[in-house]
Amino acid sequence: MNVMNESPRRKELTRQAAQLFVQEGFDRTTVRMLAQEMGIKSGSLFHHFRDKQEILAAVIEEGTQNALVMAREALARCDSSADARLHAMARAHLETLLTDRNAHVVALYEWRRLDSEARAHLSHLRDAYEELWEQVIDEALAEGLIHGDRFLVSRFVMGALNWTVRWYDPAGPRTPDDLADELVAMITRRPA
Amino acid sequence: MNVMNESPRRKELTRQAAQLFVQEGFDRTTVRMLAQEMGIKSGSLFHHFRDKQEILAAVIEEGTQNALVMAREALARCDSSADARLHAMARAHLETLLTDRNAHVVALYEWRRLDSEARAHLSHLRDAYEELWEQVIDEALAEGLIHGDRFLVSRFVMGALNWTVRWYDPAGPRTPDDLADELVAMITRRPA
DNA sequence: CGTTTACACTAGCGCTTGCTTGGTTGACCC
DNA sequence: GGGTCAACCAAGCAAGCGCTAGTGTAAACG
Repeated sequence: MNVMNESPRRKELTRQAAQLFVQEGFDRTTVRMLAQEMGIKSGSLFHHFRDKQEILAAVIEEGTQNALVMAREALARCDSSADARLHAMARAHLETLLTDRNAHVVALYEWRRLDSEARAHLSHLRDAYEELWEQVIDEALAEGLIHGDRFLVSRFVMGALNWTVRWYDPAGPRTPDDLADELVAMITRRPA
Repeated sequence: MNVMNESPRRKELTRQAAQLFVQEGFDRTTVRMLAQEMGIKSGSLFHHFRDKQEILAAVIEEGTQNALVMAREALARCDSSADARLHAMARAHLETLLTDRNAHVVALYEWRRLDSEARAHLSHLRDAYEELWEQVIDEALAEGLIHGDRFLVSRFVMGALNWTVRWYDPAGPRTPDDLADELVAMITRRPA
C-alpha cells in the first residue's frame, strides 16, 4: 500500500478525484466511480489510498499547499508597500482559485467530511495561509490604507474572494486580476 | 401523502430536518436519522414528503422565503437614503443568517444536491433576493457612497456576508449589527 | 537467476440506503 | 355510528455502498 507516499501516479489520481468530488460531491462519489475515472477497478484504488477519506485529504492538502506556496511567492515578488502587497495577495488567491479550481472547491465545500485527524493536520496549513492574509491586512491598516478590525476585515475579504467560485465564469470578460483590483479598490479608501 | 401542502406538522418536521442536514450534511443524513429526530418511524416520513429530495427543497424554500420577507420589511422600515438602506440590508441579511441559521447553511452548502426541477423553482426565489441587493447597491453607487461595478460589488458583499456562517460565533462579543456596520464602513468611502 | 515491488484484477462480504407495501389507530363529520 | 382521513407503524426489498482477500504479472533489483 502506497499510503503516505507522494508518487506521481498518486498525484494524478488525486487530481482526477478532485474533479469528481466537485461534480458529484464527496459523499455521492463512490469508489467505483473514482476507479472508473482513473481507468482501474475499484479494488485497485486501495493500493494507492488507505480509504476513501484519505483521497479527500490528499485532494485538499494538494490545493492548500499550492495556495500557500503561490501566496508566499507573490508576496516575495512584490515591493513592500501595503497597496502592492494587498493586490498581490488578492491576485494570488484568485489565481490559485482558478488554476487549481477543483481542489479548492473541494476544500471549501467538503472540509466537514474530513475525519478529525486529517482535519487537525490540514488546519495548520489553512491557518498558515490565513495568517498571511491577516499580516497583509495589518500592514494595510498600519499604513491607513484601510480601516476597521483586522479580524473582521480579513474574514470579509476572504469571504468575498472565496465566494467567487460560485459565480465567476473564466470564459467571461473579466480576468482574475480584474476581480482582485476591483475588490482592493472597494475596501481601500482613497480621498473622494 | 401530504405533498405540496403546508401543514404545521410538515413545517415542524422541516425545521428538524434542517438541523440534521447542518450537522451531518444532506447525503449523510439518512431517512432513518430524520425519522428518529422527528420521533416517528422511517416509513412514516414518506407520508409527509414524496422523497428525501423534497425535504431538502422544503428546508431551502423556507429559509429563502424568510430571508426575502425580512429584507423587504427592513427596506420598507428605513428611510430612503442609500446609506440607511445599505445598513438595513446588511443587518437583515445577517439577522436571518443567525436566527434561521440552519436553513440558510443548508441553502448555501447543499444547493447542489437539489434536483433540476427543485433548483429551477428555488432559483427564482434566490434571484429575487439578489435583485434586492443589486438594487440597493445601485442606489449607493448613484449617490456616490460606493464605487465600482454593480455586479462585482454585490457579489463581493454577499460573499463576505454569507461567509460569516463559517466563522461567526453568536456567543462572542460581536452582534450581527456590529458585523453589518463594519462591513458597510469597509466598502463605503468617506473622505479621509 | 530468484526475489521483491508496484500495480492491477476478480469476486464478494456485510451492511446501509431510499423507498414501498399493507395495515392500524384515533380524531372528527354528517 | 358508519365513513373518512391524516398520521403512523412493522416489515422488508432491491440496489448500492466501502472495503477486503487472494491472485496475477511485468518490471526492477541484488
